[in-house]
Amino acid sequence: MRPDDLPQIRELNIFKGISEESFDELMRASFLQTFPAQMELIEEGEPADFLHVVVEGCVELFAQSNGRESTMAMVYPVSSFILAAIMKDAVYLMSARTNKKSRVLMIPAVSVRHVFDTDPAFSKAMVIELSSCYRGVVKEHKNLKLRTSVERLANRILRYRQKQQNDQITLPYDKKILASNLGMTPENLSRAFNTLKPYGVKVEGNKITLSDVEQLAKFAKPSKLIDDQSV
Amino acid sequence: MRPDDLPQIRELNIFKGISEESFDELMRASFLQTFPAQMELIEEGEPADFLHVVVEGCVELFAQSNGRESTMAMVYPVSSFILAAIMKDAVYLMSARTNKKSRVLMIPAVSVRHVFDTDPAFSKAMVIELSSCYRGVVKEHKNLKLRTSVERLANRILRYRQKQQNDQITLPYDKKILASNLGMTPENLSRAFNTLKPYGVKVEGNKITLSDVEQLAKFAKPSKLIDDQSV
DNA sequence: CCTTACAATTGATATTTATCAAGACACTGT
DNA sequence: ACAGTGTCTTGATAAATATCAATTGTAAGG
Repeated sequence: MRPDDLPQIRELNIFKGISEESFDELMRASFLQTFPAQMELIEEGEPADFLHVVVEGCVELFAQSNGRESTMAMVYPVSSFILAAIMKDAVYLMSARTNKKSRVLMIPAVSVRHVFDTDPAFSKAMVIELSSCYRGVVKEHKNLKLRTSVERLANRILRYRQKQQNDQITLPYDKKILASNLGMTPENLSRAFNTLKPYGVKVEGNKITLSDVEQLAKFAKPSKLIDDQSV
Repeated sequence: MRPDDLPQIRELNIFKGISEESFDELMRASFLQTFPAQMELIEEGEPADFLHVVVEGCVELFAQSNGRESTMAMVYPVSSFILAAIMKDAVYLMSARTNKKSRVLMIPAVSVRHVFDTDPAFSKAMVIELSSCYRGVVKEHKNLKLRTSVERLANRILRYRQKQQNDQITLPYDKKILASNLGMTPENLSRAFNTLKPYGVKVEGNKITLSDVEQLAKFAKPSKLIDDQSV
């Protein structure tokens, strides 16, 4: 850990309000490391040794079984991942790889658990973080069980529009990953985009242009309890 | 709350190790209530007022969107549900109804949050419970994204076999709910059972008889990281 | 006891989604 | 610049899953 990284780290939400001693203990054995794209950080089934926090870049969480692979989530700064495995001292349920060059803070599991037990501010922050993650997965699960693939895509486009505050949208990662994340094949994602053409969705590479948001929303029928990240 | 219920409640895992004051505070405004089957306890979108704990019976968590409905999980004693909403002071993401006559402990959200802030043993218990729930949903999500419907059914049957320690299995609830929980229609569940007939799966009403567990397991390819509830 | 309602199954069909194959395109590293 | 690699798209086809309709069986309520 380079000393000049510390002030930036200290500002992270998960460390807000915790004592200097706690922060020191957490940082003592931690690493803040920069990884190139496509670097596997975690493999599912391994014991959870470190709590990972994406500080910069983007990390893909994925799972494998029976020769199949699926993107479970994309993690952006500043969020931790696989906190539950740390708290339960269990194995990772998902694998993680960088999607682009990323800076990742790695805090030893034992430190996390110890400070959790001794610093109420930290345990509070951890529980909020964990709750957010939990609700995120529940929403994803509802998304998958209650919608068709085209509906999922339409709602995802609306989410990007919301986030980027623009009717001209840039897809944040490859369509292949987007497809997997949305629970479909790349071929089907292509066709889903075509299906949305009548609703004013124009695709050019990784740029999406929306010309009739109202119609698109009417089709997508977004729900706060699935799509709203702040709820 | 009837006084003679208290000792039983006190033994629950989520109260293990917490102080008498904390326990008293939690119980003071709590209810332990018996509900008939098919009673709606929670509606998604409502503010999270109470932490619910299933003490006896069985509760179905389900979600609705766009005219569709899907069973998200079945909750058995002794587990809480929708803890994350309580901790975040947010709205429920799922609805809940009793599946059979059930006893449910209802603890006011404000008490939960207050005791969480003041009693480390309780915050520890809450975080373990929350982590378990989180990992449960992740496994469900993997199940849905990485397997076909017949594979999901096969693995579910193996799980019941494990739990009931018997090759003669009793389905714990209606096939309609099972189908929805597994992410398929009732019609398809019927057909999926037929597909499994060559693997020694015989169905008679809500009784399943397995005559070739080895072949079934070979087909199902169960994975610890999806099917093992203790991992 | 009858009636009603609904779960469950089955068949026929439609829709959705995946797979396979091929070609266009873009990016990377030498 | 160019070969090589992998993404993306499109078409043809196959597989998985849903829908619709009809029937049986079963359990609850009057």
